Amino acid sequence: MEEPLPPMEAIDLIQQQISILIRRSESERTAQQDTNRLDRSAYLMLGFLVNEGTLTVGQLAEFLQLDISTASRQVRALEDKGLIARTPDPRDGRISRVDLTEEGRQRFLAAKTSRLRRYRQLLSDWSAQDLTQLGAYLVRLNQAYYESIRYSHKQLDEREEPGR
Amino acid sequence: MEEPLPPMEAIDLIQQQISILIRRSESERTAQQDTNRLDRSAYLMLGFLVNEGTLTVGQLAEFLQLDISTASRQVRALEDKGLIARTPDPRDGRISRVDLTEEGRQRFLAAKTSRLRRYRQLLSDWSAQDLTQLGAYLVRLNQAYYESIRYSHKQLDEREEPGR
DNA sequence: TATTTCGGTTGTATAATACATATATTGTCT
DNA sequence: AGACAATATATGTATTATACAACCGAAATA
Repeated sequence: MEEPLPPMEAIDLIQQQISILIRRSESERTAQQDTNRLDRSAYLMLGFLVNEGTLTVGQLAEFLQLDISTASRQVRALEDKGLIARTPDPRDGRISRVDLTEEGRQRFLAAKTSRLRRYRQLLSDWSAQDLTQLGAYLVRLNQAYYESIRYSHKQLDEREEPGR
Repeated sequence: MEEPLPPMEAIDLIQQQISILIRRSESERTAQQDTNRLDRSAYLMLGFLVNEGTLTVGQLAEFLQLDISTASRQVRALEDKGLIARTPDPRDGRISRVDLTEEGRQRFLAAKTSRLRRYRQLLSDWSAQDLTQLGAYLVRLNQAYYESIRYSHKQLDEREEPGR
């Protein structure tokens, strides 16, 4: 009852379609002339700041699954554009606290509006039911990815301190 | 009437989750030590050749939504690795016909098996029903993207020859 | 036959990324 | 307190994937 049909074909399809989805999204990256556009990492970074409030560079790297050096450069790029501001943590001089500027918040919202318009048009003939369901599936899928990554990190940590 | 419930939240969620999905997939690109691994474009390119048979460089570029120069370089890279072979078209000296080698076919299948294993583990607690449904949604989503791109190209063409 | 179009390649530039190393601050141990 | 280790971030360097522009040779067309 739990596997009425062998789901391997479905998994194959999912895997293939995700590859295609990702490939296409890369091709959109450069092709955009939308002035509101923010590249994906910038968009996600600002989005995390909108949702989470102040974060450190390291936390951003962790959320975005970026090397901290990459996160650091992105933070600086956004700072140069005036979208975020760094302030030193008063308690710990090593830490930079990263905040949105008002400009950053507005740019994020503008970009989000743009994206939503695009997606709304793209998905215009989907039923509300299907949209909700797809959203839920994607959340679940991302969650699964996230857990599998956490798990492998955990294993790594344990390996590094075996006699703990 | 066209929006019985406000699906904006669902669309927002979808858009956000796709961003996350894509970001994560990029972080996997470099992190892999899987020897069977093929980078995404190579994987898709070989996959198209498996499914479609012989293709030209231009067709590959079109399928992959790559600039033809990029496709050309990728073809050469795969040729250098012995995974594909180019033969000149006997009827039209400009065209290179791109084919899989036996080695290429096997590498593709190995990579596919690897991917499937990973996805099967990732999705192990999904019901067959959900897997099938997610696959269908992804196909539909990619199809929508594809059509919207075709549409915008068509408009562009019409703009270029206005008095047609 | 001269010109244009077409398929593909090569030159060049850019962006996003990771890894190794450096720097400065904080924590810890004797 | 002083020395050393750990931590948070930044910088140097290399790689990779990509696009655009310029080019080349073959084919189509005027």
